[in-house]
Amino acid sequence: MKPKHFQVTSACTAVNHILARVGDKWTVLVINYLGNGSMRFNELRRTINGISQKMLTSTLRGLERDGFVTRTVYPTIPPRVDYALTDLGRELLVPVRGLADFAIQNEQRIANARARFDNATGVADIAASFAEAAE
Amino acid sequence: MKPKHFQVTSACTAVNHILARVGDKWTVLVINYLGNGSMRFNELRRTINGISQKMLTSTLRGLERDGFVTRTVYPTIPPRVDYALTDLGRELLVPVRGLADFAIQNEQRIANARARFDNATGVADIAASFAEAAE
DNA sequence: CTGTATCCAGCCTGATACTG
DNA sequence: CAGTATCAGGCTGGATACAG
Repeated sequence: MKPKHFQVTSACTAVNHILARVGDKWTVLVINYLGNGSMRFNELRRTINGISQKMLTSTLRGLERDGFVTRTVYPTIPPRVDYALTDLGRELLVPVRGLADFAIQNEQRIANARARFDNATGVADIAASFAEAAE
Repeated sequence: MKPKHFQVTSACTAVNHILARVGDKWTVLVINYLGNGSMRFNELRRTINGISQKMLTSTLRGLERDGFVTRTVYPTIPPRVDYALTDLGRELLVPVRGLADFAIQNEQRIANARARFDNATGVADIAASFAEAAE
């Protein structure tokens, strides 16, 4: 579990790109909800709660561009557009959920670490008169 | 392959936070290199190639705050600071590498999808905006 | 309903300069 | 060596208005 780091070549670009995509504010939520089946635009909009039209549109565009979701337009009136995960999208769901599981399982440890850190740093002046050594 | 989406509660916050941390420009690189053993500040700086002092500092601070890395100062002259992964940090490495593997393995599929998409949409528009931006 | 077009505030990032 | 401070540019994300 030690010798090789990743190749610092095109692999890095690929990894970086995925990370950037997955790390943006809404992508994972969209992928996740779409994981339960196809959805219409406004359906997603309502479900995700808090996302703006613009962000939903651009998130979906990006996902579509990279081949993670499909966009199906029904030329009815009013128009109807369905979004669904591709196979690639469903595959992406796996490692993403791995990360999500990690986040959920370690939520407390991270919160603790953060509290400890914040406590140890800036508050030093105020907390000076109290024993902070615990731990 | 469909059962539950994640709870839309604090779990979302936790997931979002990890994703944001992992999705930023440098975190994963730092975590990854540190996965091979502890490193000094400038050692990381040289290795990561392209990162600015400021970004390395703030990335490390964030990682330290969340309990993913430790920071050890040796009060020598000149000063020496070692950074190393904590257990939590090493655990994070696992799902992150899962995502990285996905990225590497599907690099081509994504590139293809993107080419297809760009081709099918407005290449003219894109070309136009390039012409504009070019000067 | 499903988008596109604008405008704008805020954050992220990098370059540069300075400190202990 | 290992940072901190400051400043400017770009990009992100949100609100709003308009269109097919």
